[in-house]
Amino acid sequence: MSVSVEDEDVTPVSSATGRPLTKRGEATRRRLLEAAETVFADQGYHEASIVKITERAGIGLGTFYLYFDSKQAIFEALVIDLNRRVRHSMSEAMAGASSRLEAERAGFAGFFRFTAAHPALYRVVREAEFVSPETLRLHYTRIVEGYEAGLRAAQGSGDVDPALDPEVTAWALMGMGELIGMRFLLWERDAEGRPPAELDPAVMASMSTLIDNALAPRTGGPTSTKESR
Amino acid sequence: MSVSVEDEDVTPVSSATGRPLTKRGEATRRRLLEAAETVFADQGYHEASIVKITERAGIGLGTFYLYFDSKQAIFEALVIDLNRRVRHSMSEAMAGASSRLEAERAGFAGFFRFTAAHPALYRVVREAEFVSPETLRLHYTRIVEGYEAGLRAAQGSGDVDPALDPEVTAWALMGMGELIGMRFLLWERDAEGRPPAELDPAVMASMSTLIDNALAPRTGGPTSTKESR
DNA sequence: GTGCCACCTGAATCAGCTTTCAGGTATGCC
DNA sequence: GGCATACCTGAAAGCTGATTCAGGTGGCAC
Repeated sequence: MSVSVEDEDVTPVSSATGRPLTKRGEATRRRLLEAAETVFADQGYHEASIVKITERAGIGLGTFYLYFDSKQAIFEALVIDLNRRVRHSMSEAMAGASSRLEAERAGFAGFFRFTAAHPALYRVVREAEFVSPETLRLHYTRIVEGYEAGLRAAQGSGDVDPALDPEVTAWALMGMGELIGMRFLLWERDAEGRPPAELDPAVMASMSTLIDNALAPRTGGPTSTKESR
Repeated sequence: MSVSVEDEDVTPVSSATGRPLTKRGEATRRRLLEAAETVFADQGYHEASIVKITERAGIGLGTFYLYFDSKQAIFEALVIDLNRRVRHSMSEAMAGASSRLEAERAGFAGFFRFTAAHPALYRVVREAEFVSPETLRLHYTRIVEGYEAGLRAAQGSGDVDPALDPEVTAWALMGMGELIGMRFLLWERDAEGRPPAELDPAVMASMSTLIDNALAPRTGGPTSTKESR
């Protein structure tokens, strides 16, 4: 698939002051981000506090402000990082697909794999809707762009119903993925509170059927562009 | 459709102390809930404050605690109220449908109508994921139950592909609705920041095609009764 | 008009937070 | 070893906001 991910955001790595960082500084910044990941995921944005983050990172409280302007700033940096990782997981999964439709399914699988592996992290992304709507928009938009391009190409090669609007379809598919992930991964904890490593095969199968149905051109009749209503 | 909504939650109306209320007390409680609706919708949970709510309600600060135990408690009461209203909007819209498939589409339309009419309110529901996960679960589960029952019935009458698992499908459909609503209603503001009164017909049409495709039994192949799960 | 009960009030308490700042400490080049 | 630079530190300032409480107030029954 044509969606590249790696070649952007080769983080210029600068501190809050805009100054570049030495090796030591870089490491500190990374430790802060990792700690923030855990703390935000576990406690949510408002329960999380700078103190908790710096404590977890094993770093002095004041140091935080050398790297990020505010709690909100580090949260946004985190969401952007997660976005890159989800898309990486998706495009990796799609790489081996032989047909467009199979790529669609594989993309979903990649998305679910990431959600299953980082259940709490996905919570962070969703919370962005309230903490930093702009960042959430960016997150969704970036994912949809990839989807949309894939769908358009698949329509070109006759694998996907040409009556579907690629943009609307992309958003619809992403919505399906989100709620299915929430219900059948995040809510489906075992006795120890661990979510399943991946989506129940039966659920995945039903999803595949649904997607196949939804996307495939209607084989029977004339490729009815004149949809009912 | 068989989904009743009105006959539950005939609010026992009790104050925080569990004592029933006189007419005056009842009115005060209602004013608090209405004020909370506006304030939570406009400012989000954490920006909202009890003072803002009571001020807007034109009521003394201390009075709040006669009716609700905490900020969280009134938030939850609000979500439950909104849930009833969404479902009402949906079941109302489905009432006139002649076929199962049309009912599905109508349900969506009802959902979108509610979201369009109360954009900010829907934000409250989504924020429940972080403020009161239990309540959000209740919200989603109640909606899905209705959907699921409808789908099952539609499968019985041959209107919906029997290969689809009704529960999975219901969640998938709800996810589609959520993200489409977010993208094409909540994000689509005009110059004054007002969202459109309803979904763009072209978007709605594409959604209908997608849903029709997804749900309708594949006319060509053998009606695979071999259910997974 | 008196008494009573349900209801109301907002200043004060208390807890927790982010952010600043004045002054350390490590690192490596000379 | 000396010194500059880059990085680190945590106590304390300053703010915000939920919740409590001691004491009103309104209105209905008699």
